Amino acid sequence: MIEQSGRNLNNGISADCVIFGFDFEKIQVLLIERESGDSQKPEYALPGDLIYDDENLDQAADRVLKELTGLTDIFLEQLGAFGDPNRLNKDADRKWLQSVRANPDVRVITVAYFALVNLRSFNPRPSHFARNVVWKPLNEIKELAFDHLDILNAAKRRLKINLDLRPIGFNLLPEKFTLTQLHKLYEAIQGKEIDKRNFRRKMAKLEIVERLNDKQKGVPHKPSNYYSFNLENYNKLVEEGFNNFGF
Amino acid sequence: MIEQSGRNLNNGISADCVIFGFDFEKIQVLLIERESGDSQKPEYALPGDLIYDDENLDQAADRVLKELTGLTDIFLEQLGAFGDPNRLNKDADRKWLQSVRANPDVRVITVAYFALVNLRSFNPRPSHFARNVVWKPLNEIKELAFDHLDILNAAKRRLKINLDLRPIGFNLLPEKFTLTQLHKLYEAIQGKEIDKRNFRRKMAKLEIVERLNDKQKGVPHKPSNYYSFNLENYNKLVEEGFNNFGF
DNA sequence: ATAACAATGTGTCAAATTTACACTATGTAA
DNA sequence: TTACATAGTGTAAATTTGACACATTGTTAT
Repeated sequence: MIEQSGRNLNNGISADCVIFGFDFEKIQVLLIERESGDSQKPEYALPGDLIYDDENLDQAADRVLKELTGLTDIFLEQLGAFGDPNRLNKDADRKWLQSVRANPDVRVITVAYFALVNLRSFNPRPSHFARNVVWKPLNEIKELAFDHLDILNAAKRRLKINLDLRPIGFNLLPEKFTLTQLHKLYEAIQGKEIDKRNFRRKMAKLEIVERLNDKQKGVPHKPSNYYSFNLENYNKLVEEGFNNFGF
Repeated sequence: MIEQSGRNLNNGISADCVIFGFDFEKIQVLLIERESGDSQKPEYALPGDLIYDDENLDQAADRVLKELTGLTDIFLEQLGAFGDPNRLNKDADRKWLQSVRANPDVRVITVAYFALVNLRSFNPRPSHFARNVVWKPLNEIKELAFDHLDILNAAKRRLKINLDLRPIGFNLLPEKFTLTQLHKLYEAIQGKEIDKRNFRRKMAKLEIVERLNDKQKGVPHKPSNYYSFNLENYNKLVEEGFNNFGF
């Protein structure tokens, strides 16, 4: 155990965060570029770090995310625990651990969290051991530190499932949004096309979006109406029965 | 760290198992009755124990379940990590920990697993620090050690969701089963009645059960036909689109 | 052998939902 | 005023759901 700001770091448990961001085009993932001893090609990892012994897991995830990327007030959902004994065994990973951890060889279990946010409403800033923070398109991520690729894949699967269970999409839309934006979001997560009229019909029936008296301005085409999210009806829906958001 | 059979126990991480059993009537949960210093009323807990540093989390869960209850070959699915700093703070829990653990005061994170099994095909036998192993009706469980009630509730929620995503029920049915058994299983998990004809119609359409040339014998009424589970079609369904098992 | 019993197994119709599909509307910019 | 670009809208057929009641088949008791 090392002392730091009067708290005990737990050397055996870390929290990692998968933050999906959506820009109305494609889904991106928030990664940190870590300080590698020899600055070859950058090494990317999910934002994550050891937890303190006096914080619970949810708190730890919030804190770690904030410390590394500056992001706060993101609703993180737990994805699960990952912890193969050899998950830290890549060469570059070991070297890096030796540079930042007091006990680099201890076995570490990580508890992964994930969230889906509106890419535009967050401005990540690197700090702590993150040299840089970047949004990377989900489809272009082929390699990550540790077992982070496994974690990312688990998060992808969970994201898709969640979309069916509740209209998670709203986490990530601005206060007011257009139906086209919402539509594109669903398509991006499901990875398939959804008929525009059918999509709108369904959203109308669910009654979780409300038409505002407000339109887009300055677009070189018919302006889109803005909508907002009806939290009350949303909660009612989630209570009653999930299983109703499929296309 | 304490040495035991040449392996390092990880004092900060445990695995707990929620085993749901179904007897075609109601859902029960496998609990261990633990050795409490003074034998007052029995204290129940989920089967769980510390993990070793050289095993992965899934292996640990399998091993712990086996050591405490004798059950093997159960497909355990990870539920998530639980770890409030004060999850071990009940009086009785602390006393008990002091009697069985080398480092009773270390903060422990637990990784919870769950499964749904056919109650009849397993014969749990207590060993290790489990004085006894019992099946307890889910609805009658009001108190458990540590934060195990939280874990149990999370497992209940997950069970319901899983039923919609894939016909998990098959884990827990015998090789050959009757449609009435399957029907009762769905009702038990969903906690509501499902129309018999509608249920059968849906199962028929999904084509994941196959009618066998085999009937019940010796029952004092019309014998039920046996069915078996079509793994191939099942896998196809899970691949394509979930979201199709609702009633 | 016959009747009582107990659970199995089956069909239909109305309502709701899903799917497929193409054109008009509205603002900006040239 | 016209061209452009995206928003926004309806309908008909097919599928799925939900509600509902009675004949069937074996065993057991008389």
